Amino acid sequence: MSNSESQTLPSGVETVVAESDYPVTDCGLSRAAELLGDRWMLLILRQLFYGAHRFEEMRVALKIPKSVLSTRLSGLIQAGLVETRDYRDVGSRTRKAYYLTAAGEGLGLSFLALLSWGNKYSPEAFDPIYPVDATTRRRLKLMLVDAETGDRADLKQVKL
Amino acid sequence: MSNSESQTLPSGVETVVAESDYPVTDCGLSRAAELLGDRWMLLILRQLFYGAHRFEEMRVALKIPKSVLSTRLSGLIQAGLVETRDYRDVGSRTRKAYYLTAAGEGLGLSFLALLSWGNKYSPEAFDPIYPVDATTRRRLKLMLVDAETGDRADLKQVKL
DNA sequence: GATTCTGGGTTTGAATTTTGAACTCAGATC
DNA sequence: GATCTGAGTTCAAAATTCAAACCCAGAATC
Repeated sequence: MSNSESQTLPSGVETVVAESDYPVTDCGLSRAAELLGDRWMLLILRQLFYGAHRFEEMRVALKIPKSVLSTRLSGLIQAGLVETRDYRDVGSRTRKAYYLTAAGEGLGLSFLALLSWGNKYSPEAFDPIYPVDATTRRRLKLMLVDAETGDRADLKQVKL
Repeated sequence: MSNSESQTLPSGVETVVAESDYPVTDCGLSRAAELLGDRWMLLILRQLFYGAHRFEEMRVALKIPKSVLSTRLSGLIQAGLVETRDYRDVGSRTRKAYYLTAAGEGLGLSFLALLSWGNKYSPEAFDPIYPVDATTRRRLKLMLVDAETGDRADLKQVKL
């Protein structure tokens, strides 16, 4: 036993530890973990979703050290979630602003899911904020459905 | 200026920095950021979702230092996402296993969202894994809908 | 009943990251 | 030419993470 790895199975083992009971390499989540697994990334992306696009604006809102904001933004650009666009205020030179790319926008659903989770389960909550449709003003929510028929599905029934 | 805090407003300020252009306190996401904003949390939760419940099992799968796994699990318990249950293997004493609470399970949707994002946008992807219904085997996906009518809604139309 | 084995930790010092403050840079304005 | 500002970079001090060593309790083995 010892190393629990590559022993060509002694064939007399009890309590086999079921090495492959769950998928080890699960794509999406690992990637997300890599990217978002950082104290600031989610917060920075939130700012971008909310329409804060300038360095200083984000720095002040988040009280994040400049050096960290700078490296994180570079990381997001590197990762393809963010791109820069030039802007120019009257009486100022051109500067860079940060915008979400399609891949960045793609995280929107995940953000809504997290937000709704927070609404529901944070113990002594901040007042919940519900997403609504910008034109109809009707409350929106996330639902798990059959990819083709659109029939509602149950989270407990999910298999990967 | 100086401290940017509690100055009882000198009342002659220009360039008000639009404190409230976007919601500053946005409940769910901040809470999620606090919890998941860590290199390991997402990964640990993933293990729990996948049915790894024992300390050693997770430690090996994630190659995480024991000390870190230990503190993170305590954190998750503290936060109410995880609870322990005793188990007992034949020939071993009783030990603790870790299980998701309802609040922990509640993150399931967010995880699916992140997974599906990773599937879609990770550049040279790992092979995507799609969630299916355990009994029907049909592909599932996440959809944004009107909370009451269930009509499909558009992510770009979301307002908070 | 002493010894060993194992899962689930805690402790510890070294390596790494994060932080905040100071410094830089470049164009606009005065 | 001096000054201001947004957007960075640099650097030492503080906080975190890491890996390896150590601890602990009950089962099994001798």
